[in-house]
Amino acid sequence: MAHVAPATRDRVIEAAARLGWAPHFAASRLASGQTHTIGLVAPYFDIWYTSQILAGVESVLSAAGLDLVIYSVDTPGNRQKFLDRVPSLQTRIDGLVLVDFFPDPIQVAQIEESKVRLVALGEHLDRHPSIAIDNYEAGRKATQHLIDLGHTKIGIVGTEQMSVDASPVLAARIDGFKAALASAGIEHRREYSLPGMLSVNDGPRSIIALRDLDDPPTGLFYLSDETAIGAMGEARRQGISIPQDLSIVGFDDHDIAEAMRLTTMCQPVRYLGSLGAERMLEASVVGPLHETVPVELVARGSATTLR
Amino acid sequence: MAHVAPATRDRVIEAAARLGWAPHFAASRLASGQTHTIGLVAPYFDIWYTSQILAGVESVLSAAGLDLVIYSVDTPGNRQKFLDRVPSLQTRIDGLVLVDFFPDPIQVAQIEESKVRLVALGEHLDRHPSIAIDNYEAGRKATQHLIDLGHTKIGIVGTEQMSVDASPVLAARIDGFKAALASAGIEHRREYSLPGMLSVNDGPRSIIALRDLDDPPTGLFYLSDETAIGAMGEARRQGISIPQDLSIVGFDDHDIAEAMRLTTMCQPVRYLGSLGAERMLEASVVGPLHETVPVELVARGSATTLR
DNA sequence: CTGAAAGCGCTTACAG
DNA sequence: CTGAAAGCGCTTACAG
Repeated sequence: MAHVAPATRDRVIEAAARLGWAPHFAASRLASGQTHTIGLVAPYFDIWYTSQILAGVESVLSAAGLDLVIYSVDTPGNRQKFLDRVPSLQTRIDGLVLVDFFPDPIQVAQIEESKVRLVALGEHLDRHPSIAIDNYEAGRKATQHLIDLGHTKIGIVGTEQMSVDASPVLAARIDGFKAALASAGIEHRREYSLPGMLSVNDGPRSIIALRDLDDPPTGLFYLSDETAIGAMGEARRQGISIPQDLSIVGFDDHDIAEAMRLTTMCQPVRYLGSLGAERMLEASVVGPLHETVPVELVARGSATTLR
Repeated sequence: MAHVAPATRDRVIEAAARLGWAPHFAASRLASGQTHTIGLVAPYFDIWYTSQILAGVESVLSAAGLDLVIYSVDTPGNRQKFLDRVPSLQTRIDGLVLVDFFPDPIQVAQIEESKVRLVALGEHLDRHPSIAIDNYEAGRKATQHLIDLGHTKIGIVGTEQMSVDASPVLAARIDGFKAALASAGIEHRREYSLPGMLSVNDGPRSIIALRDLDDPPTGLFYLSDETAIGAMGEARRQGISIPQDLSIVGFDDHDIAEAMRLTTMCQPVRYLGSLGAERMLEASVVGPLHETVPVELVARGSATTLR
């Protein structure tokens, strides 16, 4: 404590060292009411996006001496179950980082009844610090890139995921996609929403589905790089050349996108994580409550002008 | 508790529900001495290997109602610092999962003084449950695959990582590599240890380094798929065809390996994680203390017969 | 089977 | 500036 005489302090420190004393966490937490740990909820931990967020959050929190406990919550059903646990979580964590976790206003109120600090990553949230990209604009720009290259028959892959996690993030990207088409006077055809979720293993299905179309698209917008990369593998197997036969644009700028020459919408994922952790550490919000981090189209080789 | 009358139990449960009561974690932990949380230490959380381990561990622990707290410890220096914290950790976690964390016997003794349960993943550890692949054998087989294809000029990439994390895992793979060469009567040339660590971004360096060799290798064994994938991108940029000009074999069977047609040594990473978590849950070890999970060479298109 | 007491190891006023 | 007391909210014997 602040007002202890130096001599006394030294004696205490020396004795503690000699006895190998270490503070008992549970005891200090019970007495102080502080847990010194932050929770992080995310749908999956085995995908690239989450691993980058996690690394960003972890580096900032550990530097600040805080612990990180992780919760995996993958379906809307699990989401409600998790929220029901929040009252008991308030005695275990000081704050909660929401990663692609989309509570409705009632659910937010439920969390607010507990005293855990809240920071949302990936989507904006009322009354709490949140950091996200502009998914609408990102989806629009990615699609516009294909339009600028002369494509008019443009498909989209990854929309199936919507039915699983009801993600407003994906909804915004899809809206951006549609807006780009509309403003170019292109009609969005239903059959150009190709099957596929957001994993590598799901990529091939989008390419296989092309065979069933009489008038297949010449350009595809993938809502995730991992799906696009899986698709590139399948395209090669089928003898479909990218970008000669098919232009594709991904989303994320995955570590591997460059090696694959994948044109993609880059979002600064790790930075999202570290910034989120910093907002968590701030006692009160100084800047704007909602921050939008920039995205940028990285043109590599997978999308080219329509011949 | 077991011997409470049903009527009383119901009244208590009803009252708790009515009052919105939830147990206070710190209090119950202080009183019981149990933390109901497991720690996981790993060098990096932003690589594929760790993300798969984490997902495997998390799924088993959360099903068992345990919390997971993660610690990132990347250098040998940090490793000692982390170990020095272990005495204080014993009041915060019941067990510790070591991922690619290689304590020497003295350090193990240090952990054993605390009462945390220990499970090691990736390398075997005396006196504690541990699960690993046979890295020597895996390295040998991967190299033998290239030898069987007729290659005699065989290089290796990823050995630089050794100087950073002094990994016995990599050391064993490298020993297996050398053993395969030796038993085929092939001398290992120093200049065939090409620069590169274990990340995607480090892959290109191995390909660039080939230019400086008068008599370059025709086959390369990459100690990680991520490095191999980065290298494949660089090879394409340089007009080096894989496998026509250069055969490569990776290690891991990364999600993306199939899309890249990468021949690789598959290790069941996620299973390693879930099995490790199960061992952590067991009150005492029933089976053998050390388990070795199988690996398998997956031949895709990136390595072919020498012409 | 029930209820009340003691104790887990800290932190936080508080008296001196 | 120091020391002792009370209290955090549980769990664990223990008496009845």
